[in-house]
Amino acid sequence: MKKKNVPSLVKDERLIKTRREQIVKAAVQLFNKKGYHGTTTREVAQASGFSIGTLYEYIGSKEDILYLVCDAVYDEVMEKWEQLMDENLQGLERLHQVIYSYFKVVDDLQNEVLVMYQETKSLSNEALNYVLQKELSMKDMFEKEIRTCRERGLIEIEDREVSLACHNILVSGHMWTFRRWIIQKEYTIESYCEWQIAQLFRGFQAKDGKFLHHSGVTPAINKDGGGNGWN
Amino acid sequence: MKKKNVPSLVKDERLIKTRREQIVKAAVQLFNKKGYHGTTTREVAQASGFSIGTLYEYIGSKEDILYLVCDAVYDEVMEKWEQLMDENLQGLERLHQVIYSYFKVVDDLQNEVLVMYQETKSLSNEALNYVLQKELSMKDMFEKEIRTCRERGLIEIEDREVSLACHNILVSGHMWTFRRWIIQKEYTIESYCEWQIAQLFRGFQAKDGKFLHHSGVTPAINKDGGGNGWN
Amino acid sequence: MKKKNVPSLVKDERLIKTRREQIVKAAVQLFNKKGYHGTTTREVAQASGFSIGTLYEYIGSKEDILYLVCDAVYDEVMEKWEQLMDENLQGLERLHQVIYSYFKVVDDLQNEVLVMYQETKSLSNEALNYVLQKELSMKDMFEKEIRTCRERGLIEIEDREVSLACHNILVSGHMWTFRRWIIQKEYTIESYCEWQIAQLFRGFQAKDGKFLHHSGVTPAINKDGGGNGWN
Amino acid sequence: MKKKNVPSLVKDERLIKTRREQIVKAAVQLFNKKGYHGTTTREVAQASGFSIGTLYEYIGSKEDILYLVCDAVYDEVMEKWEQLMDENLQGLERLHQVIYSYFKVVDDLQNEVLVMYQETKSLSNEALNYVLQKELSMKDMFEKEIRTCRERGLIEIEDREVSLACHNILVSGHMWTFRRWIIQKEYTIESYCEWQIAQLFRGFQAKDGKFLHHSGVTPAINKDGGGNGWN
DNA sequence: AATGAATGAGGCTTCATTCAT
DNA sequence: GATGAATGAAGCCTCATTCAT
Repeated sequence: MKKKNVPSLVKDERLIKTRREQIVKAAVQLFNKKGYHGTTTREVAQASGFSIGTLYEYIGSKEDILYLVCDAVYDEVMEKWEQLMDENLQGLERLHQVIYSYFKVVDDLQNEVLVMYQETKSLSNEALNYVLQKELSMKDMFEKEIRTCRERGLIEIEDREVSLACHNILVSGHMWTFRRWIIQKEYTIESYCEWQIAQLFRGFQAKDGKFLHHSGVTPAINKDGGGNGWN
Repeated sequence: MKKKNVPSLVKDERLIKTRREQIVKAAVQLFNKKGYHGTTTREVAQASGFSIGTLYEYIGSKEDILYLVCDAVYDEVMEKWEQLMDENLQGLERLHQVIYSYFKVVDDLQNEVLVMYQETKSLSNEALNYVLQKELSMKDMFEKEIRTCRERGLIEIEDREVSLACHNILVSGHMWTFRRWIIQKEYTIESYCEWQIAQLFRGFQAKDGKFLHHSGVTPAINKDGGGNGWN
Repeated sequence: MKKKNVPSLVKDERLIKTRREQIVKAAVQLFNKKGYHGTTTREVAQASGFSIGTLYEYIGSKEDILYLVCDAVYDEVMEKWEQLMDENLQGLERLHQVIYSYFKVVDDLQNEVLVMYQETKSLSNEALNYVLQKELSMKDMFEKEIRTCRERGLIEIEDREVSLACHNILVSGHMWTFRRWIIQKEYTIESYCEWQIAQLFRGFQAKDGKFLHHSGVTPAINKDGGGNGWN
Repeated sequence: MKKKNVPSLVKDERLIKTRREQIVKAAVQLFNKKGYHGTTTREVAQASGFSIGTLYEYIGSKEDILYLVCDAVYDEVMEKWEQLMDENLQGLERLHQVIYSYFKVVDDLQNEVLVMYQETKSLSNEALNYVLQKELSMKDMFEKEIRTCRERGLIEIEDREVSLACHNILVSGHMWTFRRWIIQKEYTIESYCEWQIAQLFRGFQAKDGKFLHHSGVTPAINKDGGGNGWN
């Protein structure tokens, strides 16, 4: 599934990059507030800081804006995610960190993720497939981690359960955005991470108790001591 | 949060009900295929079997159609759900059934649920709040069940975890529709129910092993394996 | 080559006919003055006496307007032409009348013919082919007449010359419109008919002198006696 | 009617000439394929081998391009025509050659002539008048030839017929391009010249039979049939 | 002289909604 | 109550032209 080609009348690749970043940034704001369909190309142009004519020098159609957003969001998620990863961790600690970091990135890029999440369906087939492919590649990352833990006996789930577990992790991240109208009233991002990861880990039958429950009992994801230090 | 008033120029309440059912049925099909924004009122009228003029005798605006759909879907979900419930069950068996039935209803009303799920955000404030309220009332149903089990010591989760657990159940149901592009390739509805409920129950630290794994398989964690017969 | 289908959202065929006549009439005026490309759909709608929305209830695209014009012009030409024909004439008198009537109709429908003539090339392939087909069918009408005269020995041109002769007749008619900027300063429609037909007939080597020169000498296209009676 | 001034920001007249030749050449190709209105200035610039900015260094507006094309085409037609003329010929032979050469030039510059012919109407008043003036000057050339023959008794048409005869010659040339969709299927340029000139000459009542029919054929009307060798 | 990014007026078309029949 | 023709605001996109580099 190759990246879709978004046509541009401008030759300077550097400029294309800059302008498209402006476009994506503006579009995320607007799509968040008014949705993709509720946002006009003129608004995107204006919010991007240039004219409608200029906007169309960098895209071929309105849908391209949505595609650029989705594409950029995935890349940004991946990039920030990698920054948060500590490659020295292993085992369940690593699994924990993978998930925790993912949640944190989602929280950081809430608006972006939400847009991508809610508007993806408005993409045409070609672009949609590409975006779904990216989604799957994220799932694969989790799957690799899960399988590693599973092979080492650190978690205990059936083989056929693995894929589902990965979906659950991903969706748990998305939930933080698409149910934010209620869930962010009930939890902070930190408490959400703790409880959600606890439920996930118990669901995986993780063999190390420190991730299975709330810090208040045996502090796992906890500010003070406890011997774990992710936050 | 009161039901939003959808204006109609027609007096006969019976007729209004019939026509609106037609509208909702047609709209679900269309919204599924083309999305709310991609569907025109003309199309809805035609698919409903009457003219555009008549359509507007039973609604006040296009948004009302979406509202009617969302409203109807919740009601239909509740109705079908109740039909599946066996009031004689208790404890974890009841909890299991509540979730399982919910998943089955979602599967049955896939298109409806998906539309409601994806297009809800296009509702205006008043209607949106009403719909979100309904969503919360569903969560409350789960919460009641969860708390009952918890009080009886059948599951062991922190008080502050309860709400999250309910969200997870709800979202697990929605997942079956909004990730169906991938998840329904990997699982049948029955296998999905089994594995998903197993992960949830383990996440709740349910005290009865028989729900924690796939019934047909040699229990990895489960000791007894007593026959349960939901599937 | 079938008539191209022009989509309409309106069901009443009678109304479609009326409205399209309005559209064609308005479009001819506008296209004459400003050309097809220089005319906006809004202008056509306004000149037709209804809104832009209504215009699009009767056509699918701007090009359809041009197509409707071309189609209607041919029909109108044929209709008026037939009205002018006296079926009792024979031989060269008939040939003369066919051409003369054709010129008169072209003069009568000058604007229409000119538009069709100048803007045809803007039609897309399907419509263009249809229109060219109609043009050919007009040529065929002349060809039939020419061949009849030729077989009877009334004119004397080579077989391979016949087709060219027909093109010349047709183009002589068109000329009256597309060179009107100069030719209508030099000739009245009547004098044009006389001289042009005279040159054509001599070109055909017609065997009857009375059509070969100007009426001022031996009145040819003349109301009264003189022995010829076409008008 | 003076040549319209086409503004240029460039001083070097030599360069202006070169660049404009490039522009005209590119524009003819494009206008032929897509029409004047269907061609963008960007396309003209690109096909000319330079940037849009540079294009506007040599013209003032898009219309100037069309004007340059029309102007150049006339000049090119005249130039090539003169090259084909044999100043030693006289009488009907000269008239024949004038027409024949004209037809051949039109055939040679088909695309150019067609563009000029079809798009002229898109010129604004000033430029249009200039172009029409050029058209008239071509007509005058024919008129001079016709009158010479007429005075010498070589052809026999009324005084008032002369102008029409010239129009017919001119239009016969244009026909070869604007009806090429059908006429070039039926005739080669050579056969077209022969038959068309034969019909014209008979129309003029030319006194020399050798031009009145196809040379290769047994004269139907012609008595002597002496070999003429233009083709 | 050459470049090409920026501009924005304006074109075509759609579609939710109204209202006379 | 039902119909469907009429409306026009508003959206997407193009492209001739300018101007800073």
